[in-house]
Amino acid sequence: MNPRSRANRAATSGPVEPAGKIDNPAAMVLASFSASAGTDGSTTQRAYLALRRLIVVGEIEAGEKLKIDGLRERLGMGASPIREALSLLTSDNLVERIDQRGFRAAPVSQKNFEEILHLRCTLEDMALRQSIARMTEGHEEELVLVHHRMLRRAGGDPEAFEEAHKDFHMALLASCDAPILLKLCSQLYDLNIRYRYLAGRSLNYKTRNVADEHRDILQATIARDADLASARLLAHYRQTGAFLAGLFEETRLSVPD
Amino acid sequence: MNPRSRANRAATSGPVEPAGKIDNPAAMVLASFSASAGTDGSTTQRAYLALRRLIVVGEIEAGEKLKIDGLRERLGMGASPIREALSLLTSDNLVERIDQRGFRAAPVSQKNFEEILHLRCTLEDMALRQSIARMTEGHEEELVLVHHRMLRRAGGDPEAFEEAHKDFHMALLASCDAPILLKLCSQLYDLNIRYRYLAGRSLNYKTRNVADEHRDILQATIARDADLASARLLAHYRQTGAFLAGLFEETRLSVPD
DNA sequence: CGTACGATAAATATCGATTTTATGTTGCGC
DNA sequence: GCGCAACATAAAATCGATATTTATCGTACG
Repeated sequence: MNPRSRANRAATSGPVEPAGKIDNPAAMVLASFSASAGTDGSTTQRAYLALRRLIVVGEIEAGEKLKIDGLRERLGMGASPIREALSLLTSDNLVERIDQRGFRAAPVSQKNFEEILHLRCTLEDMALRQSIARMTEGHEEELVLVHHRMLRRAGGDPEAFEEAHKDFHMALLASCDAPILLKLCSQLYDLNIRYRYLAGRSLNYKTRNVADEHRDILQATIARDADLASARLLAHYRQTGAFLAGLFEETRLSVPD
Repeated sequence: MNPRSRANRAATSGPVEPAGKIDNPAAMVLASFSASAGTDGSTTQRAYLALRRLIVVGEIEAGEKLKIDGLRERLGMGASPIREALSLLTSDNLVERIDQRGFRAAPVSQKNFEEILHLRCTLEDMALRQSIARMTEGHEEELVLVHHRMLRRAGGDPEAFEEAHKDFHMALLASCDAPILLKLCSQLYDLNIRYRYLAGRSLNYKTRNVADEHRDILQATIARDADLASARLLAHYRQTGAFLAGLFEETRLSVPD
């Protein structure tokens, strides 16, 4: 038998459950980030998750050339799964394919960051309102749970916290019955968090009262106050956005596009 | 030397030009559909375009299992390019990957259709407004040109018309300086057009005065009247949407999701 | 001395074969 | 007669190797 039996779960753009098994697309998206560096799943999936992490966290720099042979050695697998993972990441806008010259990590720029922020505000506003409108008691309880987990991990391992942080934000949207929208939000979240890692977690944005903001968003959502919740959520994003935008001015993180 | 020298162009989610060569992301997206069944480009790109066409047009049915060996024979190439093309299409939401059981064409449903329509209205509204705000004389001329080409192809080969139709709608948005947004609009367009093919071009939706609607949208856009142009564009989509939604009721096109 | 051409070297893209995984069937036990 | 388990078949996932392409370096020519 196989040690990595059938504990596989779906990823953002990666493998998807067979039809009918999962009727709750939110669970699909939520599971994506949580299963970060697991040893389970197909080789392609491991490559996908590992590479995504490397790029999002910044261990692979923006614009860096992604040599297949190098990655083959680094991840200990054949070339095929890596090629496939890179294809997947291409569609997540984390990797660019250059016609017959391989792949490279997507470049970063202030313009790119601002587009992501803008799209995120628009789409998450839509998703949050739909989510609140359809929120069941079960989803509400799940949301509280995920929020609590995030609190517990504050101050601990930054990567574990970021994972919980994403879970929280996706859980806010999870009740909306719109798989494509959720997937887009998930992708945009990853694109955004990449910039936060880029700015350095050292400048821990917890100096601001982010925890309070999260609490307030959660409260408004549970109260089913869509206008208030959305306003708070967008303010939350835009504040972090303005903070990061300021860093661009100083440190010239920009890479030629 | 090589017969297919360097005439390659970028596709929606496919290969992308080397850095610096193209600073106009709109051209990138526009070129995507036009180079439909070309013989140029890498094998992977040909597989991507060919498969996308087969699914969008409906020659491959919704929910149909996509056996790699079968496609290998049908397209006359190895398994690797096909796998990679399927991965790309997965992220376009045209193909689903089933954990360790291969791929299948994405299922269709009324819910799915409505989500696409809703997302399209939101995103194209945003894109059109940005596009009008930034529209240059060059873009305006290109837009008129593309519109004219579409008119010429009305009544001719349906596929050629649909290609020109997409070019027109993308040209409306092309001036907005937002690559990710454009890419999303392009993808959603493909998802939508698939439903139109599904409903059958026979029920030619030209019984309605679609040509007039296009003319009016074009006119408002050139007049830089964003509110009017957007209102007309969305009405255009929603009318077609309502028309297709009606068909769902009758013909039960739905496939279990 | 600068530029353009050509040869060499590296890396990618593709193919064919092997291994692993799922599925349908048949036989055995209850 | 029904349910469960082992087997056979088929498909997909992965690997290793080959061929094509691109980039780099050196050289010769203007």
